[in-house]
Amino acid sequence: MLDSEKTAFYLGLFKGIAPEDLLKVIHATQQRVLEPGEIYIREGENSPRLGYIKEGLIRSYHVNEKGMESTVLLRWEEQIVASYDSILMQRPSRFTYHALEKTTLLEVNYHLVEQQLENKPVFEKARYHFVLDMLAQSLERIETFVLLTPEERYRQLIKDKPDLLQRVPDKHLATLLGITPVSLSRIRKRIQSKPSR
Amino acid sequence: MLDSEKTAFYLGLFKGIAPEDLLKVIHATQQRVLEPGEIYIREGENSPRLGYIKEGLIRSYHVNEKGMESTVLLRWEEQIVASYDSILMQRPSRFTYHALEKTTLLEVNYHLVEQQLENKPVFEKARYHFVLDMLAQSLERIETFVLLTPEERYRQLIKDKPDLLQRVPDKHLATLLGITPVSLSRIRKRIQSKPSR
DNA sequence: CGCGTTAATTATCTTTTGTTAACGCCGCTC
DNA sequence: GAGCGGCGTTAACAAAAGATAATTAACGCG
Repeated sequence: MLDSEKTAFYLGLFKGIAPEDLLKVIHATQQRVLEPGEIYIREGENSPRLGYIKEGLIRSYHVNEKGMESTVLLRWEEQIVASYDSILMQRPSRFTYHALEKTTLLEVNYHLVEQQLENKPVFEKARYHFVLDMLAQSLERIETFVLLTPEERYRQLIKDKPDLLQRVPDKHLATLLGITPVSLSRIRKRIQSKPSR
Repeated sequence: MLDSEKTAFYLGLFKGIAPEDLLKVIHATQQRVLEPGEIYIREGENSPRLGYIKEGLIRSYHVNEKGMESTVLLRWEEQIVASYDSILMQRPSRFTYHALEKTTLLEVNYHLVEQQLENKPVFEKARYHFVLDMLAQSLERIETFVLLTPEERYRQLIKDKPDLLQRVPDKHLATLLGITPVSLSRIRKRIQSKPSR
């Protein structure tokens, strides 16, 4: 990969970063390609990986005691992916992260960046905005569960990010919405006959 | 209110704050008491209020186009309360915040603190940890919607914070869990006959 | 080509939830 | 103390979702 690409990425992330700091994190950054189905972070791992998705799709899921699998999160191009348990809470990941498509990442060890940029205002700001952005997304998702019915949640999903329909198997979208695949199939049928709104 | 109380609060929030900065924010801080039912932040307001709840309970709710009211959030003693729309996203609040009990707050204008502590590492760190904490809570709440049934969510609620049962009307707890009051009543009945787990 | 695998749909039945309305209880006011 | 309103419960019915299983279609592979 070209260093200019990494440079552009970090200049966006850390606006105002000092050149020498930029070099340090650039050299710690690697490009990585995940094949479809390949696991990125395994449940139980304490992974310091912080990835920026250039292309592709990562799914985070959890398997309960009955063996049922639930999709907790989807992340796609231009988004950051990391084990929140590990990065934010310093504990082993409760979820497995794997690629649904061939996925290209810029990957860096979070602890390394943290050390090298410790007490640098630029890093503090970037970190804050990164977490803030995730918080905004999380709060909106909570609202969809509190305020909307499953059908309305599905309608909103296909409105907000329609390409997911082609890229993610329905069964994963179903559990992401908190419903079963069978139920999602029925909702799709209902919507066909009544495409209102 | 005693200044020592404010001092303790901010020393906890901004570990390592400089004395002169501490004084500035202390003087900008006021104690405020809300009577039961009193509105703290109204929907549509762009409120810079940041409150630390010393005692009491605040509920944030939303009224949809059909006039149905949904509880989005509850905050209680030792927690921070603010309009996330306003503070974090710089937009008018989509929710109304009001006191369910007589509530005592330490209140400060967030923009003021922001100005006075701008570019101070201590403030950046505190702000990060504040948002991080909220993110952790949000992610856990999302998981309850994805991974648990309404009954399991209710069981978890009364396990994690049993005093809410006495302090908050059931109808508000119901919408907080994403279900109707009638349904919550049935869940309670089911649990009585089957207190397992 | 047939075989096994997987995903999506469909069917059937059960369980749960939503909706609406009624009822009793309690606290408040006049 | 009579009347009133809000709340939790219950009932009755409709709608939706869960559980399970069968069916179909698409696909890769030997």
